[in-house]
Amino acid sequence: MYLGSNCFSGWKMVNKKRNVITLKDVAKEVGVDKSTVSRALNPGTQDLLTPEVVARIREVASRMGYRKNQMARSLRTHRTMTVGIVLPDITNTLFAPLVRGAESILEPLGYTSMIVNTDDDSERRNYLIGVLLERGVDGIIDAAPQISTTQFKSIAEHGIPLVTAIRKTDRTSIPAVINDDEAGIRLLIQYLHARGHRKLAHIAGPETLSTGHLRLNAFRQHTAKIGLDVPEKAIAYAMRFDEDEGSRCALDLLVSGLDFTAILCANDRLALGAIKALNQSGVRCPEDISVTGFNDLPFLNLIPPGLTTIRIQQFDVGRLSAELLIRMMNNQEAAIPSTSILPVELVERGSVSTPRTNSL
Amino acid sequence: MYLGSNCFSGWKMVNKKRNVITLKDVAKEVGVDKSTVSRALNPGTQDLLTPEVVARIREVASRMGYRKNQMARSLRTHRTMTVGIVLPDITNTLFAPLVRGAESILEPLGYTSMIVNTDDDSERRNYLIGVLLERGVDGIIDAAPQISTTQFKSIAEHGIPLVTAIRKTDRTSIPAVINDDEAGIRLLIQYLHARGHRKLAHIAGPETLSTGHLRLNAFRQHTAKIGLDVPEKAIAYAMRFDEDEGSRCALDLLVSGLDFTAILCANDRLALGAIKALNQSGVRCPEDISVTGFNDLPFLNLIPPGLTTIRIQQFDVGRLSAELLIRMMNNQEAAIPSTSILPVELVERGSVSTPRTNSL
DNA sequence: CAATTTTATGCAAACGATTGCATAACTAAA
DNA sequence: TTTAGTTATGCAATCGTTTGCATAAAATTG
Repeated sequence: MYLGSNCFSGWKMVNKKRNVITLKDVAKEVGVDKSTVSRALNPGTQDLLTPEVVARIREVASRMGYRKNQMARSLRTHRTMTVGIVLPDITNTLFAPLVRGAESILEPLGYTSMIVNTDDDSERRNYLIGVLLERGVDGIIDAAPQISTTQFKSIAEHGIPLVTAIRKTDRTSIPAVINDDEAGIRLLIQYLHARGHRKLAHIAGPETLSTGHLRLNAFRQHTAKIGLDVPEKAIAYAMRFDEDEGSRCALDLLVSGLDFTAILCANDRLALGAIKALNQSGVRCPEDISVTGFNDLPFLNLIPPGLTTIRIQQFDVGRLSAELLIRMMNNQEAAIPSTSILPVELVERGSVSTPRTNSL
Repeated sequence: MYLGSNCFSGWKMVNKKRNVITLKDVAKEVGVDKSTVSRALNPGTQDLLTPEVVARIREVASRMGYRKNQMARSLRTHRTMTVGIVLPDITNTLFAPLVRGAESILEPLGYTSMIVNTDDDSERRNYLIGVLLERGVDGIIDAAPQISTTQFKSIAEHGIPLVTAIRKTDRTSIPAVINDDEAGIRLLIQYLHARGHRKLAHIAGPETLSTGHLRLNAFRQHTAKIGLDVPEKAIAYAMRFDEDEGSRCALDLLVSGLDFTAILCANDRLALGAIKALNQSGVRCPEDISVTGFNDLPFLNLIPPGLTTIRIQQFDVGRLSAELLIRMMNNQEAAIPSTSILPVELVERGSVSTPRTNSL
């Protein structure tokens, strides 16, 4: 009751204190039609008009403090100049650079982005994509897709361009910009192998995510290629890409009774968790067991023993995703690669040494 | 030329493939007026209608895949259900939790946020605030204000509610939600004093930011209060809150010839940079010089020697800012505190020891 | 049962821009 | 100088909602 009446009075007040300048106001002031003002203020149409009229209109508009109403404009043009960015979680330092990379392209073109966090919950993801669609985003950069999902149907129905970033899906019709997961794993295996490691374990990421899936596949493939035997129980499956799961999996590997000299983790956070678990179990890294990560998170260089990992280019993933999205939004789809793979590089730090000679 | 024509055809295609369901479509299908459909779909007005009509309309609407057009709605209602969040930089791990905190309040109420990054550049800040205004945000959470700025004028002119977060301004009319900078510094000084430190240095943050300013003031005030003498050259002034400036300032302090046993840094990044510079100069932390930070960034616990610092509650700063903003947007301004200060706590780690007894 | 109130719905006018089309003014050509 | 062709501007419709007002139908009252 109270809230209701208060809301109402609030609305009235809001309504009353609207002293917003519109095209009509400027038009009246200058003495022309509002369509003329519109044309004068739009770079694409201003040369339909006499230069001096344009100048006068612009002068008056800026003097009056006119600001175009993007809502009204969008309603008419069916373009909001907005793109949605779907992330698992903005507090995960992995994703922030992607946002900046995307915005480095989008902002100069006049686009604004709406960022949503799914927490890798597919319910939330569906809901949030619905929100983005209602808000009429012109395109979506999705850094939180699962490998297979039905959610894309609703986006496709809306005819809205979509690219996935960092992760890809099983639909080749959806352009993806990803890091070279396969090459990263290969580099790590070669690196470990060159230092004498022959018994590798793997902490795999979630299989529902392309990163987890591709890295596991690459692990299997390249260990096989160089002739390493990897028993099935040398692979621990993390449910999430986080430290706790890394710890849990590392402990599982330790108690499995399996003999291994190195753990190749599907990402840095799993690796950090694994190292913590090893330490707590009295196993030293790298003296007893070597550990590698993937992603090269910020500050990793400061954390002992210094995780040897794969550096990816998140800013560029964002940038390229945005570039592709722009092209798609301009219907230049012919030139869109279905998958773009960005190169990775190995970062050598202290978490890998030559394997111990005797068993634990 | 090519681009132009391509854009045009793109527009036509976009126009052609719009098969978006509107209120009118649903109305026609059900056989009622579109205003009735509008009322049926809006929780606030649906009880004006016969329940069975509402049910039928909702059923048809969802069957047809109707989604409300937020642009059109905003145009009519003058509310976009959007808030702007102004940050220095989303890749700075300090700010992401604030965003999540704000969204924990905003999202359930149907608000979406637009995040912009100023990089602490006031030109960019002005521009980006203009962008937010054009997009018609209903309110702004500003985590990137300088202590004094003229930019707020344009926001005030638009009559748009604004709260600053983490940092405050010199205008008491603008509600601010901040951490207890003063208490944090006091805790650190007491902690250092209790461990025998009598000669403190300070690396101050930018004086244009309230965090830098308040922490420096608190440092001066509380050292004086417990009777410590702090010569002016024991204070180094960082231009930015980053590692490089921390290093530079630490070196300045070292070469100044001043005798001190601890450096109290205005934030963690300055502290990390300072420790790095100390190490590179052959000075050990904490054995030779103790160092403290402020903020308690994630992963700090894993970085040796373990920075003793002040834990702030960024998530809650975001949450509270959003709560206040909501109240302001509903014109319940009476109950808005002009400054809300959230408590902080000291986190004890390894970067502080008792002072060395002999000089360097 | 007539008179009155209430309830449920439709009608039409906004909101603030863009844009196809019409037209007035002007230029150039015959 | 008349005609045809530009060019610069105005007119009015439109985008998809919401909402004040009018009205028909239903419910209530005397």
